[in-house]
Parts: sequence; C-alpha cells; structure tokens
Amino acid sequence: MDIARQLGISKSTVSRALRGQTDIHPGTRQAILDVAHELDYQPNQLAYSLAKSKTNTIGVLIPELVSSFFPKVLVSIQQSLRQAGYNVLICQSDESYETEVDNARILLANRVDGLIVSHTKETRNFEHLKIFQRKGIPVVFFNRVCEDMVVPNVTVDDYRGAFEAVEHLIQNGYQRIAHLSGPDTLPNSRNRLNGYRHALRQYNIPLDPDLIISYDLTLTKVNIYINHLLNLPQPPDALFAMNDPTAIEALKVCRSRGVRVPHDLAIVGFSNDPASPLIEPSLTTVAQPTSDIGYHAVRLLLNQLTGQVESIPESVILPAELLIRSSTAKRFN
Amino acid sequence: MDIARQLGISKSTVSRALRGQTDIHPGTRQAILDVAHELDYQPNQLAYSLAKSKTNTIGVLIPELVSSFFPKVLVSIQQSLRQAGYNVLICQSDESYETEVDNARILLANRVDGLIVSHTKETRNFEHLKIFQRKGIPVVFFNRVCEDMVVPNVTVDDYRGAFEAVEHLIQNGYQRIAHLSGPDTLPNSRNRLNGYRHALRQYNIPLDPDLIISYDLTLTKVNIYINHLLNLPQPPDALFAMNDPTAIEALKVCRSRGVRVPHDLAIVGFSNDPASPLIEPSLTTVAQPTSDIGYHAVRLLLNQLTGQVESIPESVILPAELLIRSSTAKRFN
DNA sequence: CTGTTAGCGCTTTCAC
DNA sequence: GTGAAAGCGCTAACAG
Repeated sequence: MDIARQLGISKSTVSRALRGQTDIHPGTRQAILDVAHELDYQPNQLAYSLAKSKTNTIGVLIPELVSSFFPKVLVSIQQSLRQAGYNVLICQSDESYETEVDNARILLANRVDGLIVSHTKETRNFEHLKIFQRKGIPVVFFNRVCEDMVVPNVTVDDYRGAFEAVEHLIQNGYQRIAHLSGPDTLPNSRNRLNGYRHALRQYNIPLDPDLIISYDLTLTKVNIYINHLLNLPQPPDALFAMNDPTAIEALKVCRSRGVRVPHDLAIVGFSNDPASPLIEPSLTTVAQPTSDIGYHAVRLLLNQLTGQVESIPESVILPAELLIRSSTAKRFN
Repeated sequence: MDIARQLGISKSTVSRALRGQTDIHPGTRQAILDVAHELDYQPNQLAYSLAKSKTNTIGVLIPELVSSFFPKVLVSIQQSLRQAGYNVLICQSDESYETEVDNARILLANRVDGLIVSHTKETRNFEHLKIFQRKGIPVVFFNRVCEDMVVPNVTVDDYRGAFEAVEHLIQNGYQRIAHLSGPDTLPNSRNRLNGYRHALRQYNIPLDPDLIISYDLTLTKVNIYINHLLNLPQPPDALFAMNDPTAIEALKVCRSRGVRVPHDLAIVGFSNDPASPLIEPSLTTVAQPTSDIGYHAVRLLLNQLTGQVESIPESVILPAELLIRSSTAKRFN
C-alpha cells in the first residue's frame, strides 16, 4: 500500500494501525492515520474479503421491489444487519424464476456470508438455493418458504389471518363468501385457503367450489374473475381476496359495475397496502408484522453465522392482525 | 484452484478455458468444464475484481425504499445495468445524512465502478460524494441533484409540472391557491415553488405569502399546516402539495374536518403515488417518468464508463405529466 | 513494537 | 497449446 511506502515502514504495521490493534507505537500510529486521512484512504473491502474468506455481506433475494410488503421487510432486515456489522446485497427478481437463478449465481460469485430469501411465485426448482446450503452458506427463508429445504424460516400465520378475516365476514352477516386464491404452489395461498375453508366449516356454511377461484396474481385476471363471480346466478355477497392489490382491483370492478361495497359485496384483503385505508370504502385487511419478519429473519441467520446451529432449524410464525375497516360493515337485510 | 489440481494441469489453463478463450485444446477445455460443473464451481468475483481492479458493480444510493418513486426508478436502473453486464449494490439511507455518508463509504470500500445517487433531504455537504469524483469513479445524480458538483444528472421538469398543475387549478376557477412546499435546500422544492409562482403571476393572481408554507416533508407537519391554512380568516380554495403523500394527508385532514374536496378545497399532488387514483376523490397529480429516469441515469453513467466523456457533462430533463382526476374538478360558484 | 513471508483466487505477461 | 511467475490489497502467523 502506498501509505506504507510514503512512510517507509512495512505494510503490516500500517495494517495493524488501521485496524486499531494494540501494541503499536502511538507515534507511528498517529503518523499512519494522518497519511491515511490525507490520502482519502479507504480499505479495499475486496482484498479484505479475499484474505479473510469472509465478506461481511448478506445477500437478500426478493421477488419484487415495487410493492409495499417487501420494501418494508427489507428496511427492517437492513437495519438489523447493519447493526450486526453486515452489508446487504439486494437482488430483485421481478417474479421471474430465471432472474432469480441469475441473482443467486451473482450472490454466490460475490461470496455472501449468508442469504435471506423470499422466492418468486414461479419457483418450483430450488437447486440454485440448495447450492448455498451445500457450500455451507446459511440460508433463511421468509414469507415464501421452500418446503423441501431444511432451513430456518419466518412466516406469518396466514391460516389464522385468513380464518379471522372470514370469521369476521360471517359474524357481520355474510354467507356466500367467495375466495380469490393465489397459485397453490405457494404455501401462502394454501394456508389462506385453508383458513377460509375452516372458518366456513366451523360456522356450518357449505363450501361452494364455484366461489373459490385460484389465479396467478395478475390484475387482469382479477378483473375477469370478479366479473365472472358477479355474473353468477347466485353471486357472492362477500369476497376474501388473496392480497390487497387484488381486493382493490375487485373494488374498482364493483365501482364500474355499480355494485355497492359493502352493501352488495363485502371485501377483505390481505397485507395492509398503504392504499387500503385511503380508498373508498376503506378496505378491511389482514396486516403482516413486516418489521418483526425482518428482525427474526436476521436473527435466525445470525444464529447460524455464529455457529449456534440447532439440529432442528428454528422457525418462527408471526401473528397476523385483522384490521377492520369499512369494506366489511355489518350487513342489514 | 482445486479444479486445476484435480486435473493435474496449471491454473492458467483452467482460467483460460473458463473464460472461453481461443487457443485451447478442445479436449482439455471439455475436461475442465466438466469438472467445473461437477464441483458447482463459481468463479470468485472478489478475486476477479481484485485482479482486474474492476468490480462490474454499480452503487445506487437512494434516500428511501418505502415509497413508490424510488423503487420504480430502481427497477429500471437495475434492468438497464443488468443488460450492460453490471450488478447493482443498493444502499438506502432512510433520509438520514449520516447513513448516507456511511453508505458512501461502504460503496467506496467495495470499489464500485460507478455511482448513481439521489441524496437525502438533509444532505448539504457533499464531501462523501466528491471523493468518488476525485478517485475517478463516475457519478450520476437523479431527481435530487447536487448543484456544486459537475456531474451528469437526470431530473424531471419540476418547474413545468408545477406550473401546469397550478395553471389547471386556475383554469378550473380556483383563486386562492396554497402551496405546501418542501425544504428549500432541495432544488425540487424550489423548482416546484417557482412553477407555482409563475403560474400565479401569469394569470395575474396576487401572491399571498401566507399561503406558501415550507416544511420538512414529514406527515405530522402536514397535519398542523393544513389545519392552520383552513383556520385562516380567508382560507385557500385550493392546495398544490409538494408530493402525493402530503396531498393525501391533506385530504384526510379535510375529511376529518368536514371540508369537502374539491368543493371547499381542491387538491393536487405530485408523483402519482399508486394510492392517488384510488382514494376518494381521486387525486390530481403530476407524474414523473420513472422508467425513463432510470434508463437515462444508466446511460449517462455508461457513457462515462466507456470513456465518452464530454467536457460539459450531459444532463437530461424529462417532462412531467399532469394527470387530471377528481380532486380538482371545476369550481361552481 | 515492527518486519518478513506466505497466501486468499484470479488475471496477465512472458516463456516454452 | 500450456506453464511459471508476478501482482491485485489485505490478513495472519512467525520471527525478531
């Protein structure tokens, strides 16, 4: 390094001074720090990482950035990780499996010390993530978890959240409750669907298969299916949607058809999108504790990093919270 | 490297094969590729970067992730950069100057090849960014630009956008138009304020200083100031807000006070937040071309990277678009 | 307290 | 076609 040369001393001394190690002459240390400052010296993280075989960087793999859920979790992850002295390498795959595989490769090439991931809705093959495990790099899943990888994961109690949402509809007098469900490859979708089913069963409401529609989470499909539901000979009087964007789109369809919400159709969403309290009527929804999710994901990763590995990976399931607003007001017949 | 050892050949040969260089025996190449595949071999990007003094990574510094504007631009940046063979290191500073300085240091330590930045609203000292320039690392600003650094930047025509928004209010019959302006350290704020002023002047509407309030972009302040404005002896009949969150907050205050929008107070925002078309009444706003912003930011950076440096850094100003919705409907007296 | 040496994994001359 | 050697900037023993 140039600063060693400039002072005519060895680079190990400089290295020691810069790292604030003990056993170094105060005079030389000061001289070194001065020159370093003068030169705008920035230690080369790459060389450091290469030498230490440790990058102090955690990769985060998420399906999308333009949404409310993931950025919120991300901010929390970043904050916790920063506190623990780690940097974050964020990769966003735009819900594309191919991009996710690419991103995984990039993170691997950059030798991240650990990985926090929520995979795309297309992901069925997890080979690109298993490589990390094989190489001994700790992995944590959140929200969307992979069931055939034995790693810690943090999820939200989708089942319970859905159950409470539907129970709330029933208690407010709704009987024909439709459900727009996500792709059944996602455990999220399945759990919410189960919550829906069990609530109906518990209240002795017959399950009408016509009222359950599984789709790919794109808004154009929502439009089609909501219209389909409303055109049914016996249309539903309530809708439990997979997520808020879906619920909001449904609301728009209702608006354009003159269907009154909640009078003709009550609607409840999932994820507490920032728009949900603002629209008219304000949307009843199930909120996920985004910042807790981030916190626990980091905690579980750090546990592995510090060698506190348990034989059975710890998983945490966080409670969801039903937020009751106007779109599900009590029914008067 | 282990793959060289396993085949009993030199590592330079392996390196050549892996990089697909010419002049290599097809047999050995195949053997090498086979072993590489078998070993899940991933080239070490760190070692590569260290050797080449080039990381193929671009740092992106943004003030926040939980919003609509920045993620949108980010996705566009990421896409363009990916196409050009670059990775992205995203740092979010949460509108905190200190975090921004930290992040800049991290990016520097990671030897990014270039930097795309939109600074925090607190940033007044740009020393942490000038270091990049001094080290010969190309920098591009977007949206929030630094006026005392000579670098390319891409912005939106805030002045024109504001002008059109206010003109639209005037043409719809509003006369006492208030403006909630951002901190005047941000060129954005100043340009929007100027657009506002010029529109009033052009239509011979006297400027009432009481109707212009500059604040720090926090929502609690919005609440206070909107109430203040509405309590004025001569309250405004319209509001031009610095951004959509502000406008939406204003709308909430109106709702809670029984002030009808747009009847008693017309409102126009800025940035076309996803919630803005959904709220009641839907919000008139000025939209920024987020994906063009990202595209041009990357283009300007790539220009520098490929040595196409002009003596005068190119800057691009993108047009904003006024989206007319219900919150500014024509006034009937 | 400080210098020397080797090595992290890869690229890049320069030889053979 | 392939190998040997040096170097990117830093850390980590091991000597003094």
